[in-house]
Amino acid sequence: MSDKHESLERASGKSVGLGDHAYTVLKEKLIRGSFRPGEKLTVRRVAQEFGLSSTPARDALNRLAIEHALVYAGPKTVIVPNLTLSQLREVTEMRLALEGLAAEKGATAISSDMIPALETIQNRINAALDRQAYAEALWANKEFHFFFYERSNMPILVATIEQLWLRIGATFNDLYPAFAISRSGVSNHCAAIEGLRHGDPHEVRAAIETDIRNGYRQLRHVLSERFLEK
Amino acid sequence: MSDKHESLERASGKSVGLGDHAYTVLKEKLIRGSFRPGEKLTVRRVAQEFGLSSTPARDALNRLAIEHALVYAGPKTVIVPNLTLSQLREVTEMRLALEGLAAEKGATAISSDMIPALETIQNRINAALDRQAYAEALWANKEFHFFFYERSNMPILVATIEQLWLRIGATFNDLYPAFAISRSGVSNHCAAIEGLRHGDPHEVRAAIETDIRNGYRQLRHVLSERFLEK
DNA sequence: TTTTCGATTTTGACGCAACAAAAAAATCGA
DNA sequence: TCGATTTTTTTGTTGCGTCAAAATCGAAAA
Repeated sequence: MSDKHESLERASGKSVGLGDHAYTVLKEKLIRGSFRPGEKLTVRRVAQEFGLSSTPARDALNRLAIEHALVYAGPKTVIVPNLTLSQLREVTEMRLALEGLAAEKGATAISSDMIPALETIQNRINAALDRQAYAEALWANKEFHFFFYERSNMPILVATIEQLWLRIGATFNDLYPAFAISRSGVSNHCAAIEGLRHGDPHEVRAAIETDIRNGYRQLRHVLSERFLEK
Repeated sequence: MSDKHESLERASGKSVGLGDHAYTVLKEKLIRGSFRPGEKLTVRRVAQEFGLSSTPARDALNRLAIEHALVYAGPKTVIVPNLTLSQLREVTEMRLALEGLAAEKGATAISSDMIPALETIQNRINAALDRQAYAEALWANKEFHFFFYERSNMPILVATIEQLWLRIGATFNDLYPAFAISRSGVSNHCAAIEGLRHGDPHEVRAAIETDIRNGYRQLRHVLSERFLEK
């Protein structure tokens, strides 16, 4: 993945700077849920951790903040975002529109001989769930979704979707383990594969949309409970 | 508009830095088409132009590049983006999904007593077209669209749509004056207002979508001609 | 005339230090 | 013990010099 990222950078013409490494690592940690929502990240800490001076470290944090992978809590403090209910709802509606489109486009470009690869990913999700390795299940789940999206031949769309996942990533990882991932996602994924077999992009789109909606309902449930606690 | 931007910054907690002014001005110039696609922007030029040192100037350019308002042409050169046909198509499909959603949501929040304000904007578009002041017509056209979007109560969605407009802004401004804006957009806008009168968000959405599609066809036409020239 | 190669100039990235502002800690008073 | 206020520390931003790399221009060769 990081190599793909680099090649993307190169394609866009940007040479690899020192801070890019910090950016990549931080971004991956954010998606994987290595940071807790609300955690503060400072320039000097990043600089020391990666052995850089302040300029490239600040660049990395700035970039993440601009992409909303981090947010400003005060004039001088960037933290890992903590989604509100209304933000979660909004992101979900955008995901339905964007990922529905990407799934449908991607489905038209996926031939039947690529289905085994998808099933392999799904098996990894199931295995991870059995081991209660939720972080890994979430990661494989991302791979499953983007297997469709990345074949849509719409790089801008994929990048935009990735930004949405980045926004909700930390909260997602923080919330799900507590509640455990329901198996409802499994049947939606199977329905998507089934749609692929039928050569019906609409069916794939509907399955992915249902998957997003189901995930939303669970997340909303956990999130609203947590709000009540406070 | 710039005040609204500032308040947005403040709401998100970020204190105003020196480079923010350069960022805001550059961004507005980009949307208004003051730069030609392909034009190169350098750190030192921006620094001198705004009376800053290189660091905040570089920050401003970096931010614009991250938001894709500028793109990398080489490892050390950022330029005003020049859309390809496939990028235009992709952005259009995303606009249909996102702005369709925003228009529908916004329409449900617009009461009938706000229709006159919309008609005022439409009149400004017509007047600008009569005077062949295309840049101004384009600007008013943006206001018309975002009149709906901004009332959707979905700030993340609106920001994402704005980024898409920023991507195509320079090319848009560069292409349209040559061809003149067709009046087809006018009828679509009227249809949107009509939908508002009927209290039918779906009708509004359909009208906006048709407007986007019409604009796309014209832009594609001009753009493909220009490709042949080269 | 076109292309290729090399020298010159320009440019962005980075490190570092100084500064101002915000956050955190400690102190004091009730 | 709690809250407000002052002191201390931490932190982001900025300015500027340096350096390596890329872009540009020109000359020479095909």
